[in-house]
Amino acid sequence: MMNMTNAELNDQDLDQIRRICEEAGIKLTHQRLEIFKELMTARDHPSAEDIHRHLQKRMPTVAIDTVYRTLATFDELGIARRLHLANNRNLFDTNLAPHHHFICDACRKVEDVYWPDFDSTALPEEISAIGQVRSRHLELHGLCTACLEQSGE
Amino acid sequence: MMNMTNAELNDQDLDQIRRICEEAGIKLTHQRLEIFKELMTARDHPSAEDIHRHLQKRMPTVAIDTVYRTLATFDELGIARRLHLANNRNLFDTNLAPHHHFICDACRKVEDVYWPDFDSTALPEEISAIGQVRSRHLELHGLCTACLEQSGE
DNA sequence: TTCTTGGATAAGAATAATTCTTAATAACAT
DNA sequence: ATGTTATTAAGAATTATTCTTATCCAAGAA
Repeated sequence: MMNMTNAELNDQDLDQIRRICEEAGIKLTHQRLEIFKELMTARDHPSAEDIHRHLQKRMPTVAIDTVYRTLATFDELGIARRLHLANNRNLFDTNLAPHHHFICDACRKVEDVYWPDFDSTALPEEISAIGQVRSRHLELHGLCTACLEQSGE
Repeated sequence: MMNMTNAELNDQDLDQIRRICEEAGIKLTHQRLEIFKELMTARDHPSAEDIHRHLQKRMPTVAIDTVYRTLATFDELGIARRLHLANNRNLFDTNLAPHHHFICDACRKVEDVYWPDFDSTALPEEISAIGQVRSRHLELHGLCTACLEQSGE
């Protein structure tokens, strides 16, 4: 669920997206700005369709393809992260702080998990033979509190 | 890539699949047995299509739908694990020992990673407020040695 | 052995998510 | 203001997966 207030950016965020587009040599179009706003105000992990649906209220002609294309661009630029958590569906994350995810196997809800001690733990040496690790992402699977209560009734 | 030798099962594995099907109350059909063989002899993380393609050499009429259906069944029975690593494509894993994955961001190759020390580390307490964790899966992203060499040339 | 029954399968249609093609549009530099 | 070029909208196309349905087949009953 996206939040339902009208997406608004503070000047700092506006400067950020301006600078990022300039540095990347791409144009700051109306569509890119609005999709950026949606991402910054989303409190969960929206799919491209979530963003498109919400955005249509303000921009009725925006194409779903533009949303997909822009999210892919943002992922490349490091503004958003594409997650492969759900079955056959990409979710997007704007929380760029190091964090991990809890996924409820029943309702598929995704919650952010912070574990800085783990983030700073050295990886086992054997991995250097496989390749060079640039990032780590932990997925915790189980049942969320809401689904636990339901199954306990 | 699936291995190219003819898939053969040892008696132990055959007993295992027999017992699992019986316990689950489902029939051990020819298709299920052959798909199980493919999984047991695959050394990587095959997609449904990989398995179907390879299996067609021995069973020309097998339907891709049967492969999907059977893999879903095996996932439910705990014989295989469905992985959401790739974009828009499910991969399957028969390595049922606790392990994690290294994914090369360049060539998308997936390698198994073992890290028992991490597996036995207690999770942060805060997670109990989110839900009950049943399994953990770590994804390490980066560049594999082959892609590192290529990019270094 | 033949019959019956129900689960499993093949074939192909249907669906869902995503990406591609193309012509029109709009951002930005000049 | 104008031209250049990236970007967009629209809808078609593609890809992966699942569904529908008629058929098949294995195992137990007669």
